[in-house]
Amino acid sequence: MIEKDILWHSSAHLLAHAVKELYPKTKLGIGPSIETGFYYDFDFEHKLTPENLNKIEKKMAELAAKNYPITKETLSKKDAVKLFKERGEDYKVELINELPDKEVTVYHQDSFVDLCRGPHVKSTGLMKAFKLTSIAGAYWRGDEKRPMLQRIYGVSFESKAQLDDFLEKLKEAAKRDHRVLGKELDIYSITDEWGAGLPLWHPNGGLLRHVIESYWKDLHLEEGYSLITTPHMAKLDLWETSGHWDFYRENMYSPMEIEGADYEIKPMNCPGHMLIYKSKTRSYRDLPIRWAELGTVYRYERSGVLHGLLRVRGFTQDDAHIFCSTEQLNDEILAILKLAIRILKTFGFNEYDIYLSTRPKKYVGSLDNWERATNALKKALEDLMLDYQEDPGEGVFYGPKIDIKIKDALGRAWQCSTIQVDFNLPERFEIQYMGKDNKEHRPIMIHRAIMGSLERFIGCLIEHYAGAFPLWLSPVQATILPIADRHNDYGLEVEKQLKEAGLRVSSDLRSQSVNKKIRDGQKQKIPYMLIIGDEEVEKKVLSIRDRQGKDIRNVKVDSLKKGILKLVNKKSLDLELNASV
RNA sequence: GCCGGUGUAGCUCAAUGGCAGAGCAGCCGCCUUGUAAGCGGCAGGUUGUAGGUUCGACUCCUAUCGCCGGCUCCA
Repeated sequence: MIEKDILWHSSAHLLAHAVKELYPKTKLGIGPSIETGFYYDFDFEHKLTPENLNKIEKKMAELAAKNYPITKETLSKKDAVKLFKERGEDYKVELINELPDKEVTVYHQDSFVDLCRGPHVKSTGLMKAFKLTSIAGAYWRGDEKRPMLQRIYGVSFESKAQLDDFLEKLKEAAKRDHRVLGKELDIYSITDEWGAGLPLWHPNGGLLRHVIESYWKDLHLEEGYSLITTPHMAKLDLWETSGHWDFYRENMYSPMEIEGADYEIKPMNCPGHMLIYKSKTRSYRDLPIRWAELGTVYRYERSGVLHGLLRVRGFTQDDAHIFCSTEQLNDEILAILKLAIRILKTFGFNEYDIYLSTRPKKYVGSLDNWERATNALKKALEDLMLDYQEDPGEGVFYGPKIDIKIKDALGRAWQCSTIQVDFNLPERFEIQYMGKDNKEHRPIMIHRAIMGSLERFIGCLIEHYAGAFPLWLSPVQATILPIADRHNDYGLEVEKQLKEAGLRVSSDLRSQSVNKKIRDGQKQKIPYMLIIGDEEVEKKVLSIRDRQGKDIRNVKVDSLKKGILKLVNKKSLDLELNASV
């Protein structure tokens, strides 16, 4: 079997080959393999249309069928520049000139030639099944200021069956899309009437948030945090002090004037926390201070980047700031990371990517502090034996950070958790504490969010579970389905009993067939459907069908109640009721 | 913001320059049902918005807004 990325990379060449055959004036950009296929960037004379894709696909098939051998050639940089200049490939020339080596390699197939490190499949005939999936604009070398090229995405496989399988999986993944499920499950909506990127939370979404927020608050109180609240807007002066007005303005909304003073809607919660810190003299005995806030912030996001709940303009961060001494830094970071992993695990996220971002070129704070903080982050990751990737120079100017990213249904990664050491704000706000030595010291500040934002986190949750939330999170945990109208009274009685136990229960009293009611309950992904007919009324029991299709008969209301409560209380991720039920 | 696509009923989609339609959901009625759709009826629309072309526009053109896929940027 051919390695996927080699096959895909060769397919990108085949795509470029076909494009050059059909549109000889096209200039080539780059064409790598990616996680889910390949792409190639082109500078076309004309706009591409989806119909062009069919034509290109056909040409690719034709070229593949000819089974041209793919051959490698090593050229001096000079010769390579000459070769691509003659062919009018300005972008390739630019790339060659920037390569550090004296020699470069090119690959040939028929008349087509491309600058490339390789490796490639031996001949074009090895690419048997491919599909060009989409067209998109992409800036040359990812730079907004440079020309926009037209990018063609595709996938390819060694057989038609594999391709079909892949396309089928894509279709399945699309069904998990939180924007589709968010509507179907009546969780949230985003409407132009209110504004782009500003979600409205419907009752089911409101309930989800309530459960998550309660869990989060209780857990933070247990873990030594205090809960604080800061308002949605603050004077512009404050954002000047914090530096946001200088460094973050392009993400902030325009100020509004109130009685002669300018106010800003907050894009961050930190300045408020700084002011609370400054509200009185702090002692070393107070440290570490851990303040948490479910703080709603508003950031200007360019219209093209908005994406359901995963990228919005107003969102609630599960924010917290820790003020500590240098000596406490290691322990605090370790505790935060532990808490983050614990919370993610509770929600069923066991797979994520962790990044450690280190000092960038532009930075504030002393090298000493940077090193200490970076080591503290690293040590915490190692203590917990977490796999991570280092992103050198990718830290924020004010400190190093750990980011945790969760993937959506289509494999796109979204940053949720972030742990950032901040050397900047303590300076700017001149915060301090009195040390044991009776001298003033500047605390270290850690900024952290674990779910990141409730919006994004819930979006990820919806996709992770394809809408079938764990019992403890399900907006409706059980629904009562009487078979005929004469069973309604008993149904309502059961509903009342379960509700009294604190469970979220509904009843479907419509004069509908039980099949219909089950179908609807199933579509709403309600964990348990409680079916009541003559037998159940008579014996004062229930028949339980869980959403996985499992059927248990003759269950007493009381034991069901206990069984569900037990699962809810331990935030179980599965629906298996205890055997005694 | 940029490139491309797209916008018809709450949802999914028809109608290609000539009377805006279907299924589901909703409402009303009948049926009284045993583990994924019982039957019938009713109602539902300034075709995203604003202009324009035309005897006539859902359909063609312009602008604008939203949405979708990318790019850049980010929790």
